[in-house]
Amino acid sequence: MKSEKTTTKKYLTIQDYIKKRIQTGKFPVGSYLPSENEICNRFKTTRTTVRRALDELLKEGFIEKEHGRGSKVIERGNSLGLLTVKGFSGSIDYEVQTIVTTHPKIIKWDPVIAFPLTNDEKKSQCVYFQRVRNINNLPVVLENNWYSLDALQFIKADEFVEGSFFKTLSQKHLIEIMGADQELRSIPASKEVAKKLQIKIGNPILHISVRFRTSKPGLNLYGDLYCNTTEYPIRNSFFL
Amino acid sequence: MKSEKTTTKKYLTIQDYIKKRIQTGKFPVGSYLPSENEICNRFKTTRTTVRRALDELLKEGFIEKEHGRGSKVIERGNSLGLLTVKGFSGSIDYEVQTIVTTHPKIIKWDPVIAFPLTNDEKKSQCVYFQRVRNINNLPVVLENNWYSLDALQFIKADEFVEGSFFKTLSQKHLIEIMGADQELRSIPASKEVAKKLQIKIGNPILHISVRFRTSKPGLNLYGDLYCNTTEYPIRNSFFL
DNA sequence: AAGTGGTCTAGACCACGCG
DNA sequence: GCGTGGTCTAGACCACTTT
Repeated sequence: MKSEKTTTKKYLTIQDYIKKRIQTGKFPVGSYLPSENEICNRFKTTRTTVRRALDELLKEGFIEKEHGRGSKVIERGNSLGLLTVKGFSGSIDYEVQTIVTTHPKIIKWDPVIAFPLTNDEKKSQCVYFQRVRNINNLPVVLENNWYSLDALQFIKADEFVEGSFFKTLSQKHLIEIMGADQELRSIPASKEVAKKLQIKIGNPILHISVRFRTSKPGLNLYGDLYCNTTEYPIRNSFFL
Repeated sequence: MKSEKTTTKKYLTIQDYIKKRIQTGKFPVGSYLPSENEICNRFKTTRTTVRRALDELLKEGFIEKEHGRGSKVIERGNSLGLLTVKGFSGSIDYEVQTIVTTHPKIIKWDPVIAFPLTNDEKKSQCVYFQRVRNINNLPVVLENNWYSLDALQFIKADEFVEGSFFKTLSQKHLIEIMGADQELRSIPASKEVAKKLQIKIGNPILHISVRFRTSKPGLNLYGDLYCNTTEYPIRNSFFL
């Protein structure tokens, strides 16, 4: 026999299937997945394989397991460095208000980006938007964002799911953050930053340059953050 | 029958056994572990269980797997946030020289520590030491360190394995870092910090407060870092 | 008692690296 | 060709939660 053979791994098929159902809300947050045995039947396989798929989803933060009860779909908010996949609000304990100060628009790539662009990115147009994060009505973070228009369609700010760019990517475009590279510097506030954060020029500011790697080939998200940490330090935990 | 029963999980037994052999150098860095089948025989178990144990060691960064060849013991240098388990040098690309400016000594707990101490820690004496990290003979990081004497014996600076405190913990005391909590602030350099980092008072400095959680119950390592990021920014990558 | 996830057994076949 | 790790099957028994 010929057969379409082994190239597709069964646990990946199951994993991707469930992940997609979660991302599209067919397995809503808070609900329980079908039991491992049910999944076995549906995919005509064994628990070892199903559990392998679920283990991946567990690691990626899509579900949590409750012994004797089931596997529950959870809000995906892994803390993964300084920022979380949920975006900035996840890394701070307070209520955060987000103001889009420059709506998404197409510009030339900004040379301020701290990471080398790929050739495809250089050739593409660039989508840029700027936001300010307020805590207790005080501006705390000024944030610039860039991505390649060729790799991801233009998304307007009012299309953001719950105001979050990352949630939009995950739920509307099935794109996940795979990781990031960051550079941190302590710098004096420039005139523009000082104005937008309502502080004095020269005050110490935490400057973070980020490149998020995504599950979509060719798509990186670039960020440039200016954080006033005098009142609200950046917190971060990690495990293992 | 009674039997000492299930409380000890087999994969944990295997995992701990191998981990200890690695930490004590009986499975040296660069060498290959016995094959999965050999381990099966030694522990009278099946590959599923052995693979589970190895998967853990893989995740924890003790080994890497080479398909068709074996499982290789590697230098444990996971990037885990801003600092690595190898210590500060791992997070910077340059040659780092470490100078112990205050040798380990017993003091009162310093109220500057940004995290609440446990009751056991408060009751215990505190071991403190200070180091400066130089890059190209320029001081870049000033680092204060504290830990509870009750939780870990006094260790002199000249007993540090390859000058590294973390390597000492892992190799001599079989203690691993399980995770950390950090707080980051951008602050103006104080007089003391400015002097030790050879910069002007008031220059922006990245201040990092860290609490490392360890595999030894009750033992936390507290750190207080002042980084001059003008020349050398802090870099950091993460995955998944 | 029934159903769920957690651990484990005893195999099988495949893909990779090397001699 | 042989040994290695990678995937998978078809069960078993246990611990936990719920009815």
